[in-house]
Amino acid sequence: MTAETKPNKRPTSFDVAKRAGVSRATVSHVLNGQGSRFPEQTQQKVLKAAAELQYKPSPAGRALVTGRSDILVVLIPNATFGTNLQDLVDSVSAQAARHGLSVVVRFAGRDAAETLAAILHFRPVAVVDIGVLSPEDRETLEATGAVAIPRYRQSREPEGDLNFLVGRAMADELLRDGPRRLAFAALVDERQDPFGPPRYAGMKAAVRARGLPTPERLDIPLKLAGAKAALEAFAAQGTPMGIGCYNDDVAIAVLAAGRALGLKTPGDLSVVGVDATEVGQLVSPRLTTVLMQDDALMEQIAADLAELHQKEATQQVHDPRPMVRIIQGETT
Amino acid sequence: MTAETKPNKRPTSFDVAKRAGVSRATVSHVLNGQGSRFPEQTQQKVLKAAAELQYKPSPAGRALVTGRSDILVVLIPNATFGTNLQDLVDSVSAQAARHGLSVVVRFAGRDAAETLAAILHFRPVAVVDIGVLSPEDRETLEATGAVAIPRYRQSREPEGDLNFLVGRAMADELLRDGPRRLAFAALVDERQDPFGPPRYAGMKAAVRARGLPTPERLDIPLKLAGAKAALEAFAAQGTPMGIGCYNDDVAIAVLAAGRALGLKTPGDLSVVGVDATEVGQLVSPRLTTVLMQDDALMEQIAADLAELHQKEATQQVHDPRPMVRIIQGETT
DNA sequence: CTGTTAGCGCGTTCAC
DNA sequence: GTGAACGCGCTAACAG
Repeated sequence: MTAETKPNKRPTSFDVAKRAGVSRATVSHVLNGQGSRFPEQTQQKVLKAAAELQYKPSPAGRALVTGRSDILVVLIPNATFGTNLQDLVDSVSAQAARHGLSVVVRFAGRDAAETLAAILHFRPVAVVDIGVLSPEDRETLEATGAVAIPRYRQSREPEGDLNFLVGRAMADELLRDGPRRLAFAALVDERQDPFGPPRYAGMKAAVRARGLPTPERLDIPLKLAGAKAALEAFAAQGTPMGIGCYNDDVAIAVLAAGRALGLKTPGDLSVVGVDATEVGQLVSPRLTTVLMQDDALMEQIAADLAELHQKEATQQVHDPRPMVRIIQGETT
Repeated sequence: MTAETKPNKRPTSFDVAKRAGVSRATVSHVLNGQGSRFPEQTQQKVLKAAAELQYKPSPAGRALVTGRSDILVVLIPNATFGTNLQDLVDSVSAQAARHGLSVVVRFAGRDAAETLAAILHFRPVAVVDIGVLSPEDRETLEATGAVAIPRYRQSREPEGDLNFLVGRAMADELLRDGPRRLAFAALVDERQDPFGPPRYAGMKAAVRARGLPTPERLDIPLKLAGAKAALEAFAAQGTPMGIGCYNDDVAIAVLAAGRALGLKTPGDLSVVGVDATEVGQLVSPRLTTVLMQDDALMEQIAADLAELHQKEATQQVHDPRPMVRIIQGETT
């Protein structure tokens, strides 16, 4: 045994220094690439020693001195965790790993303040936020030195908001074959949901632009009885009607309710979902749904992530207009 | 201004000490409840100062000295994140909060070693593991001082494993009205899945117990074309057949494939899903599905969580046999 | 009994 | 290339 003196204890920079025959300061400099034009000789010694010891710097020690952890928080709206967001998490995780960051997934709770507090507690390097945080929250966050990603939020005009476009696309599709009475079917879930309102707004805008009456908002639970009751009230006002749904699951609930009420689809009741989930394409009738191509968002996130370490202020990502696409099914 | 001398900087124990007119040691003692029979007087001063300053001890500083973070990791199999697991996460989060712990959700990656490394990096207090970690992984984990929860894993005989029972229940239900050719429809997903094998094993055991031929394993993708192809091969061997599915989504895919092949359900093709998802009960035909009542698991987790701080070795949770229940739908 | 001093744990960084 | 101090909280040892 040469230096394996301390059993079952993670090696510290001191151990590496000892083994390489240098000081801890040197170890730190070499390992951080930073400010180091040490002789090739020395660098190798340090690197070798670190590798042999499987040295991993202590996150706690580092956090203590930098005032910041190596954590990247991904904040997810609680209500919606489908394939889409899972892909986003995977993608972010891969990128973060390249920067040596740890990804922490956090579901937004009912209490926004509590959620924010929990995040701040991590002292994260950055927070990927898909619409959960309010502008004030973001400010609070950035005041602590954390970066809020994507940098430029659903800014400017509503047309820049992907979810607004989703709502508009739903309305357009539902009105394709002539005017109908429209409604937006929101998700009834105790947890908060940031996506519903802009989608509803998009529908309203599109409908108003055609001079039709404002669509109302329906709360559709994911249970047959409740969904049926909710739809029945709306159906009582006459057919044909069209319902833009919060997502494919809600759309499936609306269809089930429609069947139970004896409504014909798409004759009496046409329906559009959102997300193009696999299940939506497997049920009968196959859903017409809106596919969000949030390439712009993903690119922006990737760019912001990349910018995290190389301080060069990245130019704003080219803005390939957020796009939505209708997947034609059998429900419109 | 009295003591607001340092702007935008979190107060440290030093600040509290100064404000309370005591030493940092006293602050630490009082705030940790531990070993402190200081006069009521002093305690109040410290508490008051801490409250006024909104003092929150630095996780990094604490981690440095304790060698352990205040993080509780919840490890989730990547393939499956439905309402069930979400509830589990919520429940664990609530409990953890009571212990002053931060919950970190982690999706198991393709690479087990990498996943484990990522977890170890947090130096967590404990890891809630629903079946992702191998026994060796758990040992590695506990060697670092972390607690693997639930403490007692799907031990002993297979009958103790909830997922095994799920498989058996599926087989029983599918064979209720007489013998059929059975198969297990696994999830085709690049990510790993710890639940499939025990479910399949449960089916096989139940089928063998009746002297019927061993069910084969089908890989059913969540796309119509692929699912149809996979089912067609199996259907070629004759009807009636019964398929136990990995979950409700797969069951919906099987049903879609069956429709496309002109099979009658439940006549030619009967199907059972797992999870009793809302969507499964909204599609037509309504799914027969297996509801897992993992009360035992949840209780064990809760107990282990509670035990985390109060060192009293908790007695083993009473073992209310894991239970599964069939929800009768229209597919069997 | 009440409270303090001092030093540890780990990595970083300024100044020499 | 190094010594020394820092950041923050914990706790053993010790003094009033």
